[in-house]
Amino acid sequence: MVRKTQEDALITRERILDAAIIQFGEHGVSRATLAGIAREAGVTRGAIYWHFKDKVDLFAAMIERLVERLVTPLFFRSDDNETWIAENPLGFVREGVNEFFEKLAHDRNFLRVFEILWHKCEYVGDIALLRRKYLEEDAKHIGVLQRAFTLAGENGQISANPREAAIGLVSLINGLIFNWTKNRSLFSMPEEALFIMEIFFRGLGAKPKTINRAGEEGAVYA
Amino acid sequence: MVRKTQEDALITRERILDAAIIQFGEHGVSRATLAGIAREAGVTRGAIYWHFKDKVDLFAAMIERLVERLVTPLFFRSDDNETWIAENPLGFVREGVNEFFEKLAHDRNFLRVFEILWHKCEYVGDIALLRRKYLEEDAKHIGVLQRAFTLAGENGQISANPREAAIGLVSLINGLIFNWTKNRSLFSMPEEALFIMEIFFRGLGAKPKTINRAGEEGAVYA
DNA sequence: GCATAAACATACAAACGTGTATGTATAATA
DNA sequence: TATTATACATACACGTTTGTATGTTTATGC
Repeated sequence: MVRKTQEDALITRERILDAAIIQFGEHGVSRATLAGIAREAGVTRGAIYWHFKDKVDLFAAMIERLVERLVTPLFFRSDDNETWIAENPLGFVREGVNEFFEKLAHDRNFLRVFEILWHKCEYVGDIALLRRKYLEEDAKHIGVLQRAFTLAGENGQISANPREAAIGLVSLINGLIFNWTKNRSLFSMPEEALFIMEIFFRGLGAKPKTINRAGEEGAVYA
Repeated sequence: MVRKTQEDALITRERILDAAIIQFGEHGVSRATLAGIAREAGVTRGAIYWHFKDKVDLFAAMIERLVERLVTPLFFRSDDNETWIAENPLGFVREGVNEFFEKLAHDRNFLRVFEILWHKCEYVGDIALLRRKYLEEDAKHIGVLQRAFTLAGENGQISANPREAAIGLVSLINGLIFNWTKNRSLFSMPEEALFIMEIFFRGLGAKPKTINRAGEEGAVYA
């Protein structure tokens, strides 16, 4: 069986990507072999070399799929993104964190990729170069948060340095993801993670969300 | 030159460990070769196989050196550790964070190891097993923090759930370390990192530290 | 309907790293 | 001072992975 329709070829490509996620997760990116990925996908190495230049290219494609499916939609959620940020910047941020944790907890494929990126990948050589490109996008994301926090400060929603607020927010999120992917029994995602985030929001001078531990009305603190 | 004194042998061992840190940092743990480490240390692979079972054993020794030189002294700082925790638990925690960031920023060898652990290592197979053992110690450290926060709550120093406070604290620290080792121009260590930590402490309901951005008296917020 | 190129499968050579076996000179020990 | 085990250096064989070259079949454009 050869020369499938270009529709089938795309399916093959997706299956290779899914297989790569599994193999990367099992053996780590560097020790995962193209032969193993091919076996996992039910094809031969020839198919992989047809769709991708090499393992790094395959890895890059995996990340691209994650970014365009998860990260980008998080920062640019709708057409009225800007008005949302302008009117309720703190709500925009809170809701974004919420969505993110929600997807992370419920989408197994996202979770697998995050586990790879955090615990099963060595950022050296070509892969380090790859990450350097994403550093610029990271800066953009922090810029969006910083702008939101600036507006939130002018709004009276918070009282804190916007830059440090933004860096602190992404750091706390990163740390929570790291610890949770490292040991999922440490705390629950998204429930406890969100309560911990609220500690930080309180530190920004924000009013507490009006939910308590039972999901009823009331303050989250105390 | 062979059969050195056992004092020299220990020196050789240390040089191999230092060389391993450099090679792990340059090529990543999995792609770093024992031949390269040997070259870096000015010995041959024979020396490495004499002092260590294999690469994983070498890696484990590197971590052990870090733990006993940095991590453990941080949680058990002095003989009156317990009275310190009992009398001023929040101060104990704050000071610990301070020391940690200080060492991370100024000790190049510590920094190198952290960069390896965070960005140049795949936690799979034997190395994953190795980390599982440290999960228990992680739990102990979180336990220490949780106990301190419990006392701080009874003290009136903070008002927050001790468990979530502890997990949040280590998560924020981890996230800051991650982001800073990933891109050191993002913020300054320890200065800005400590300001960001203060956001979290304020979220716990703590009174602000009486330093401002210029190091003078005054609140840190606003 | 035919030529062409897409979409893979198969085969091959070459490099690389690891583990172990063996060699060796000297510090420690008695 | 003779012996032994230490602290390495050297040599060898082995498996493993990668990149590429070539083969093969069929969808697709003309």
